This record gives sequence, C-alpha cells and structure tokens, in this order.
Amino acid sequence: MAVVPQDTHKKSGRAADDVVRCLVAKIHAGEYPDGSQLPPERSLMEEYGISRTVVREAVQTLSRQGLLEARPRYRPVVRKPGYDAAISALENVVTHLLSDQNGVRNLFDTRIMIEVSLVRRAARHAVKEDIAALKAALEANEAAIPDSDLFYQTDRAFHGVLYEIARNPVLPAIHSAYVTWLSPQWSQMPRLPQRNRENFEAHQRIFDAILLRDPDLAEQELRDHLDSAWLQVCRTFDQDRG
Amino acid sequence: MAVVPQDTHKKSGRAADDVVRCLVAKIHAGEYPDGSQLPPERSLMEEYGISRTVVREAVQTLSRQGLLEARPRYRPVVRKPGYDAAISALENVVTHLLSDQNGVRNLFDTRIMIEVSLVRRAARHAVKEDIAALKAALEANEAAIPDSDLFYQTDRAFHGVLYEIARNPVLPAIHSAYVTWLSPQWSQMPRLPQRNRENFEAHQRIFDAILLRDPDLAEQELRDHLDSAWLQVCRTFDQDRG
DNA sequence: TCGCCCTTTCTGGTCGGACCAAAATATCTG
DNA sequence: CAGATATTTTGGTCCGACCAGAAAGGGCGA
Repeated sequence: MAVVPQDTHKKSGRAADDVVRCLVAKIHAGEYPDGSQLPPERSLMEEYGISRTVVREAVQTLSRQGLLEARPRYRPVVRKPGYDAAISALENVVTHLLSDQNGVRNLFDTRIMIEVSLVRRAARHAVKEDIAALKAALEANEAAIPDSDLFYQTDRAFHGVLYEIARNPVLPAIHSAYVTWLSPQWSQMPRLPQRNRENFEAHQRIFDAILLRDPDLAEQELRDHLDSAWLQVCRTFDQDRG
Repeated sequence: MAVVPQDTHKKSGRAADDVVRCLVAKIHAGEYPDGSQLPPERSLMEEYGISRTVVREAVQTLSRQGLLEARPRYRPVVRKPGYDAAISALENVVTHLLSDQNGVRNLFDTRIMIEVSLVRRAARHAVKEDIAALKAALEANEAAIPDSDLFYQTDRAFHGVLYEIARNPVLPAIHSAYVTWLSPQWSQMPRLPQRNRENFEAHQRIFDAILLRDPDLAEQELRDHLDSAWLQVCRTFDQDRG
C-alpha cells in the first residue's frame, strides 16, 4: 500500500510531474535507498493510480536527470547522483554551445580561469601529499613523452591532480567535464613527441612554481601553458583565434 | 515528403534515442530554426515510422535538456539553449547535491574561487566602462541599505557586474546558477540594515581594491566578504561550518 | 544433495487506438 | 469587417496488447 501520494494537486498541467516530485522526495528521504531498484512500473501505476504512460514518463525524467539509472531492459536503479552525473546531463546542450569556435573559446577561458585559481591555491596551500601527487603525475608525464596516447592520459592526470588539491568534489567533476567537452578539439591535433616535451616542460615549470610557493609565477606559467595549448588547437583547426 | 531519416540503426536499445539524435542534428543544422515550432507529434511519428509513444519520449527528452520548450498544451518550440538553459537542466540533481550542508559548502567554495578570479581579473583588466558599471551597482547597493529586499537585489547585481566584466557569456549563467541554488540558504537569513551596511562596505572595499588595481587586495577583500557571508549563513542555520 | 538447463513468469519497450480538453483555425453572423 | 461560434488540430492521458530479454522457478542428471 505504501504512501498513497496525497494527491498534491499542483496546478501543474502534467500528471507525471507530480509523480516525479513524489519519487524525488522518496529517493531524497531514503525510502528508495541508493542502489536499490525502483518498483516495477505496473506497481507504481497502481500505487499512484495513474497509467503506465505517466509512470514511464516520470521514470524517464528522473533517468535523464541522473537520479535513476535505467538500462534498456532492467529495473531502474536508484542513484543518488554525483557531481559528474550532473555534468553528463548537460551533454546535448553543451554540444550545441560548442558548435562554434566561439563557444569553445568561452569554455576554454573558464578552464583557464579555474585552473589559474587551482594553481594559485596549490602554490599557497599544497601540503606535501599534494606535492608528492603532483610530482608523481609529472614523472609519469615525462616518461610518456615518446608515446603520444599515453602522454595525453598523463597530461590529463597531471591537470587532474590540480583539481583534487582543493579537496572539493565539485572540481574533479568539472575537470572531467572539460576533458569530455574539449577533447574533440584536442584529440584531432597532431601529437608529436616534440610538442609532448614542450607541454611536459610547461607542466614542470608549473610544478616548480608551486614548489616555490609563488602563486603569481604559477599563474603565469599556467596561463602560458594553456594559451599555448589554445594556439595549437587554433592552428590545427585553421581558424581565427579569440 | 520530408526527409525519411536515413534510419541510422545504431545498436541502441531505445528507439527514442535515434529520434533524439536525429532531431538534435536537425535543430543543430538549422532545419528547425530557433524559435520555430516542431511538427506535430502525429507528423513526426509518420515521418520516422514510429509510434507516438516514442515521439513523445523523444520530445520530452529534448525538452528536459532545454533544446525544446514544451509548455503544457502548445507545440514544442525549438530553443537553441543558452548557457543558462544548460544550468536549469541541472536543477533536480543540484537540489540533491545540496541536501546536506556539505554540498552547499562545496558549491560555495567554488563560488569563492570563481569570484576571486573575477575580482583579480577586474583589478587588472577592468576598463572604465566596467568601473562605471561597478560604481553604479555600488551606489544602488548603498541606497538600498534600508530596504533589505532591495538590498538583496542590488547585492546580487553588484556581484553580477563582476561576472560580466570578463565578457564571457558562460559566467553570467554561472552567476545566476549560484544565485538560484544558494538562495534558499540566503533568503532565510534575517535581513538587518546593520548587516546590509556591513555587506555594502565590503562591496565598497572590493571596489576600491579594483580601483587601486591591486589584485591581491581585491582577492582578500572578496574572501573576507564571502567568508563573512558564509558565517552568517551558518549562524542562521545553527549548523557546524566547514 | 548439488549444479546445470529448461520453462515459466516478470518486466520494460513499443505499438495502436481511443478519449478529453485546450488551442488553433475556420465559419458564420451582425 | 469584427466578434462570436463551430470545427479541426494537437498535446495529455489512458487502455490493452504484444514482444523480447531478464529473472525466477523447477526438473533432471551426476
């Protein structure tokens, strides 16, 4: 019997929205614990006194938003979404926003802005574990210079360490978002060991600046690094730059 | 008779996803111009050779993602989403992430980080139009000290100017996201003219630091301002702080 | 008794048809 | 021509049905 949804007749035109609200509340309240599976659609339609159509619409909505994980023929699984789930919900929209070089530039600028903040913070507050992690990432990066694919991974990892230093779970999610959204631009670039080395050396300089506890220098090195990366992208795409 | 969608039989288990992809492509390609309305569902089901169920599912998906605006009983309208549309798609997820004070703190920290970047940038690169805008916002803010509601608006507006100085359309969207998501915390705080005055003076100091072209000072003033705001919030909610 | 395979049931995915109410459109009237 | 009215369109909801894959149950052999 469970809770007959007290029929909160919002003035909403959509029946599914009420169900969505109710399900959200239940998930939020822990009535559907994280990882558990939702009742079958046919149970829900009985419980809420609505048709399966509406149930499915509600489930789909929650699924699109990342609160449910609905694989093709399995029962939907409750998933308290992480910060990264949130970001994946943006995929289609972001694709549109990035359709022109302008959008890419705008996004890239925010990346510069954020990473500048991160390195400044690192230069001032990094503890030795952070330094060690950076150093490890840097060495892996150097070792990967001859292998461009591996270099790409270690490059990402190095920047990823920066996003973790603040110990704010939002930031790694943002990093993975940048990687995902900007990778189309990056992955088409020619990868030459020569360029790998230059990028590694940029990483090295950033690392050194952090070691020196010099936020301004770290910022400058990072800006140079990312500006250079942007130039490479622009050259690859043979388009005007911002 | 319209374009029979070349039936890109992806291995996808969901029929609606194919339609979604196709519609996204058409919107993206301008075949459905921004602002135009989508064909009726019954036309689409004929065009794609699918049932109305699937059509509706696809439309709903796009609507949730902000590419369509589907008011209850109107034809869906094509909307090339702006950066803010993207953010509104996150609402439910973010609501969950903010369910505990920890999530709020994490989000607020990113706000501090970003606004620090903004004021540093302003201190270094603001042109006189920016200064003028800041000054105007500041004066409006001061004039609103006795009226707490109005003060809240002008407070928001002052910070909003900071987000506009970089002339990156992503940033104002982020600002409005912060305002939307963090307002539940803020709006329940007692609003006293005394506190308004303190906040205004903080704004004043930030503005002065920008005028002085002193990024470090501007950063410090902004941190003090936001840290203070956070303390107020914590005190209001009588919860432990991070 | 244990483990494997087969059958039944369950469940989500899709379909087609139907009805309603509101919106859009056409039509009629003054 | 304008406004009121009738008709068509269209989205929202519901129903019942079928299919195919997944889960569960049961029987058989070792």
